[in-house]
Amino acid sequence: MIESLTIKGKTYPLPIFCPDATRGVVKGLDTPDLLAAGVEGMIVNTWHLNHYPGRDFLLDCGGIKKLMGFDGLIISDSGGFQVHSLFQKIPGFGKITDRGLVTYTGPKKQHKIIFRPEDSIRMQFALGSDIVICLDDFTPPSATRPRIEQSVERTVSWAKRCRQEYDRQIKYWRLTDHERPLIFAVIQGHDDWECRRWCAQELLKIGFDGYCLGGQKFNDHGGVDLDWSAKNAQLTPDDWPRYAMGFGKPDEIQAMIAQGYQIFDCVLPTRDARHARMYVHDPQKIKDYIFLNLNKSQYTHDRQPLDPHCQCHTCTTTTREYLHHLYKIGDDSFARLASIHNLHFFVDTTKKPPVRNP
RNA sequence: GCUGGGUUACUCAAGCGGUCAACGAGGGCAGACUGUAAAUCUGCUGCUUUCGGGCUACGGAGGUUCGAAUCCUUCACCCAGCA
Repeated sequence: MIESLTIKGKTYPLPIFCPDATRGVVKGLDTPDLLAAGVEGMIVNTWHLNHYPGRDFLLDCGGIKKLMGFDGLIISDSGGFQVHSLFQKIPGFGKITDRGLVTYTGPKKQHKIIFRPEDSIRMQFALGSDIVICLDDFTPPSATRPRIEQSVERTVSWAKRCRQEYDRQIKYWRLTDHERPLIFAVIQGHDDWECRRWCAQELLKIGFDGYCLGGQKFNDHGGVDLDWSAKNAQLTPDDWPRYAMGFGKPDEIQAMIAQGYQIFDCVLPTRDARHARMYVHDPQKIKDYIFLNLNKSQYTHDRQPLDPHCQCHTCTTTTREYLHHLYKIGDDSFARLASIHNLHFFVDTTKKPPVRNP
């Protein structure tokens, strides 16, 4: 089991939960807030930051860590997921071709922008991230076999190009092995194990510093399909770190740690916090956690801390009554206080020793 | 005192003879959220029901009409202008 990751002379204990700072900020939180919540790493999004403020800006300010005033772990997501989440939502916004991600901008959609695998890697060097991710072609859960094949073939071919560009960048910036960021590739193929296995084998042939669980598969109850994630973990050797991209709920993270994943990111703690859905310890101690919906009027006069078993800033300085009030009046501070707690809960959960399945 | 304008569900606010238990917004309630165009989105929101309906409701009271939140009379209150 890999217990830590040393990048650019700094060692990060594993497993690690990294909140999503998609556009260079974990919504509503500043760096001291994040540190207080126990956050040691974050993931930023290359595609969004390339769109704005752009590569020149990031080069000028000396990278995302300087910009954010954060010197922990920074992972940069390649932009592959944006194809799935953005392009599918808005017809005409863009398309995926073998060359890269094509988007159209301007009042009459007259400007064509191609975001190629090479562009993604170059931008990730400009960001100065610690872990660079290859641009991938997300396999949608609804994909049929031809689309799955196209997705894994493109993911492998783009990974090759990313690896080449990465090597070029290492030379260009004259980075030693102690100065270089790591590069991870993403395994796609949804639940088609022939495609998924092929994808993993091809990526292993190219050679990366780590491998990511790409795609999403949920069971009938809306939870992560843990058989699927377990099977995926077996596609790569234990020598290399595994990053479960976009997962999961606290219990799912613990289960996936036991399966051999060490790196996690998920929007749930922060998004749920903004929607008043809080993760708290179960007072009955039956479950690892329960949801507490602070938007409910039952908390109007509840003077307890949000989670009496939590030592975070929010739980030690506020009451449910006050948090409920802040939510009801729509004050910005609610997002901050709620996010601090949920992040603390996720970070804490990730650090707990993994629960082994009997 | 006169002349206009108003009074609609928890609140604001449409409607101006039937398709109105009544548009829309807010609030309230419930649900969703998993590499963030999500501080967002989706329902429900008079009472009752054997889910066919029944009952009570658009300031109060009368009236016209087959039928009224909508038209008429009158009373109450609010607003504006003139005395």
